[in-house]
Amino acid sequence: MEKSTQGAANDAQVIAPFRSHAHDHGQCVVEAIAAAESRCEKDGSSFTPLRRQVLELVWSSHEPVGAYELLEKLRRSRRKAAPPTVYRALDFLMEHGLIHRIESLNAYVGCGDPERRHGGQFLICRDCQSVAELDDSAIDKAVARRADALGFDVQQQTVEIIGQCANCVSRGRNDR
Amino acid sequence: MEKSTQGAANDAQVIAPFRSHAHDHGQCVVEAIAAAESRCEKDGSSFTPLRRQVLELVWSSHEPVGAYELLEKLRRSRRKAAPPTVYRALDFLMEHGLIHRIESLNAYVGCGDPERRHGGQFLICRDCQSVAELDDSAIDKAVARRADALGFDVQQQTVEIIGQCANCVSRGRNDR
DNA sequence: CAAAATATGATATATTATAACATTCGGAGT
DNA sequence: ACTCCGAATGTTATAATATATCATATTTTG
Repeated sequence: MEKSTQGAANDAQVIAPFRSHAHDHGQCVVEAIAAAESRCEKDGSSFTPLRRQVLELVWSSHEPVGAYELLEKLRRSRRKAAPPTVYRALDFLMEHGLIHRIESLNAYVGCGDPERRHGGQFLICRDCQSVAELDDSAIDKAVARRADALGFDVQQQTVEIIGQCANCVSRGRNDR
Repeated sequence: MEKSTQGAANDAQVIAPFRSHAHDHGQCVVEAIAAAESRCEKDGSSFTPLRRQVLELVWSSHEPVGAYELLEKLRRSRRKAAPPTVYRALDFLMEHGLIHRIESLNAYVGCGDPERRHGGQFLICRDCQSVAELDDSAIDKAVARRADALGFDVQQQTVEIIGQCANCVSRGRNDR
């Protein structure tokens, strides 16, 4: 089991932490699919085999995946897949909060908690390409305060922090 | 007691506010070009006519502009312009902190303060497409605290907040 | 079952960005 | 002024990402 040095209140704001190199990723996928089924049932939307498959492919790692990379993988089992096949599935998954789009990478990553309403806050490691997902209320509040002061009505936030994760810092990695 | 001191400190963190519909935009452009000349002189880099022209085109409004839109405008006076012409100029301008890229729009906007080191924080109005640029230390600190707690080394931040600016809120606009 | 709505297939094309090589321009040293 | 050099721009081609449109199939619903 992975362990955090931080308190529970803190953890609650980390939707998905950086994962150790050898965590039980199968479990991540199982949980993600279960959460997706639950969420779609609640929404009354149909979690079709295609959509499930694309979600599984997005969850093949904790790294953001590009649409055409997904398409290539998808084609191995579904030869008729074309760009719209993937993009429609991605649109569906985003609308239902099952994945997020990382704007600065033109790529997609699984959402660690589809039940919880949240905007996108991500720490992205430039070396191992892993992503941690946050729902940090201090960031939210800082944004909200500034927006309020300017009379700006916030509707959506994109927070993408590029850097080096703890794992890569300690290993002295410097891929770029 | 009024919060006057806080007000001033507050304002300093808004690098470029939303502009009224009829501000003196010519002045914005003049200032931006002057700042660019100053910055390039300090950097020992050459602010060529092409680069100046592209910067002027980016500054033709306070809205983010796409590369191909810039190309189209550029071609009016420079018929040999091609995509690399624009992208090279944009790369130069970004490297020297004269413009920012808005990731969520694949578009570019002039930087309101090239002298000051800062990451990108933007409020983007979905109705009038105007952008305000921030350098909000509360947002920075909130990000830094969370990153520190996770041992993450921040190297670059992308903060893009979509919503409705005060002007459009008060006019009840709802373009999208 | 028939009609309507939803989902996917299929084809074409739009939009954004970069690779690779050729040419031109402008200054440093002679 | 001349030549060399490196920076800047020109030129052509193509990569990477995303959407439009119409056809077909599947599911839902009355």
